[in-house]
Amino acid sequence: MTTEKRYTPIISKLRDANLRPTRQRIALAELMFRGEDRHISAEMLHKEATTARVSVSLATVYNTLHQFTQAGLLREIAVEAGRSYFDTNTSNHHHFYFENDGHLEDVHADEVVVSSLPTPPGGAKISRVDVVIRVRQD
Amino acid sequence: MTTEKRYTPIISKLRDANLRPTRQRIALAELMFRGEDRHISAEMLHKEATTARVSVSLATVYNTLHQFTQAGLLREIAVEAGRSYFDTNTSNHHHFYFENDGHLEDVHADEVVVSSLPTPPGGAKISRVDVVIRVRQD
DNA sequence: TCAATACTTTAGAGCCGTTCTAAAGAGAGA
DNA sequence: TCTCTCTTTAGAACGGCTCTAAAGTATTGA
Ligand SMILES: [Mn+2]
Ligand SMILES: [Mn+2]
Ligand SMILES: [Zn+2]
Ligand SMILES: [Zn+2]
Repeated sequence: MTTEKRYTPIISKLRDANLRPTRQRIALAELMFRGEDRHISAEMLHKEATTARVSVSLATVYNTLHQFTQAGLLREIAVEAGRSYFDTNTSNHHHFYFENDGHLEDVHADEVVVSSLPTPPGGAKISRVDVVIRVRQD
Repeated sequence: MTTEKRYTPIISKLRDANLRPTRQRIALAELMFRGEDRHISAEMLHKEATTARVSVSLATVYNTLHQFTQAGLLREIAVEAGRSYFDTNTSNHHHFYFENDGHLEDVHADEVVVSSLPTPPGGAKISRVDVVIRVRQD
């Protein structure tokens, strides 16, 4: 019996992003990308890893989140100063922001019609349009 | 000669907001609201005050910015985690965010047509819709 | 006019999310 | 297996912001 290697979709994703498929990256990716799309903070993910008996340092969680973002596997969202959320849904979409408890919910791109945009000054190029619908419960 | 009081527009604004017109609040308001609309951070304003020989503590700058925001004289904007901007333009409008240097520029409300919005879940009420057009120079 | 009162300011400590450092560890090509 | 490069890590450091509690100031109303 020779050494076996499993090429899961996650490992392929990492390879494609030129990121070595380390134990930590694989575990974090599995935690984040299983199930539904999420909006997760670094501290939340670190706690989830700990709970799942995955030993990862907080620095590695931050490194991984940023590397994944750079690779297009995540999207970083800032709605409140002081904490970043990372969105596992990288498709074109928008958000409800619940001011009461600070959580985010997706709004499909076709539910918000931005039918006209200005031309950026100085020849700048639009990299993304974020629509945040701030809502209050009660 | 009796004690004289000048009721400038700024002092009236403060009185209307139930804020005592202290030396610090008046000076900060004068710095912020003279001239064009701006997107200013607490540290920027504190430095401006210092430069203008206005002695104010950083805590007071933060207190004042938050009180003004609460009173509707300012609007707080978060585009990057870690630093808040306060907008002296409280009318309905949107923003270009220059990813290179992190500065904001106004986009008039009528230059962005958001022609359709989803209904918030759970009977939540929309308090504001923020459109941030992220742009890159080159 | 002048206490009495309530509000405001302040220095400095503390907080918290995030980034840095530099040394140890692990993956991958040869 | 060897070597190189990339990765992880603990812990210190950082930066924006908030808190504390004590001193200062505006306002009220007698
Ligand atoms: Mn970041
Ligand atoms: Mn704030
Ligand atoms: Zn989302
Ligand atoms: Zn603005």
